Amino acid sequence: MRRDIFQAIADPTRRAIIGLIALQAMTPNALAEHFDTSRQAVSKHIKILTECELIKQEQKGREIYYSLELEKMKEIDRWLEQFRTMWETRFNQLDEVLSIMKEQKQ
Amino acid sequence: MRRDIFQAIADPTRRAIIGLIALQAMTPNALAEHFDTSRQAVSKHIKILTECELIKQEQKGREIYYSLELEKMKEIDRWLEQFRTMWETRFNQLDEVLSIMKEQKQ
DNA sequence: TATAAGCGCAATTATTCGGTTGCGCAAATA
DNA sequence: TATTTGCGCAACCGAATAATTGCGCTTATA
Repeated sequence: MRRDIFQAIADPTRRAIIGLIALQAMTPNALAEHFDTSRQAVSKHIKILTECELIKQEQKGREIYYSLELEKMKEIDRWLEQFRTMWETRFNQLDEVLSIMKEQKQ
Repeated sequence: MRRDIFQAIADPTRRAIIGLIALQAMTPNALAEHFDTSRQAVSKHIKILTECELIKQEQKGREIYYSLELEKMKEIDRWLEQFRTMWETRFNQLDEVLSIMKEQKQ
């Protein structure tokens, strides 16, 4: 079973969950109310997010509050870094200039 | 058929393809040599990447050179921005401090 | 104490995914 | 011109995915 952060954020519901618990810790039931789906479905998403360490939990009585492990989100940022370097150093625009120059030659 | 950029980068082979064609335009055959998979499998990935506009192509005779649509990668960056703001403003560390303070109270 | 609420886990199901195989077509090459 | 090469497309298959349903357990509440 592949379980990495990229697979975790592939699902739109999970991205929404991430967005919600980034702001405040929430219980599965509270989360489920935000979506047109069951608590069990939300719990399954939480399980996946937990398995790739994107989530931390705090038990309060019979309730479990889930919140985002922000540090883990940096993994996406680190992967993106190589491409950010490219668009920031305007490699893209350079490429376009080269294309135009090439066309003018022909 | 869901087809967004987050679903596109969920697959490790596709992320590798993205990394390769970010540096230089490549044909499906050239790409397939980098992986332990067939050209057809690579072509399927390319199709998916094309469908979410992550890739542009240039036909040269019977060969097709694929390269990255760098601009589209920014979409991931934009989604990540909300979380980057959080870890850059050290909300995370603040949260830890609060936890420690709470523990000390008890 | 009986009931309700919050939760995780397991079984089930329809759908999607990643891959292979087998075409057919157009461009390059012998 | 005959053959090879590069490619996309469609059919097929096993595995993974997302969701539902039905538990059982623990903690609140009446």
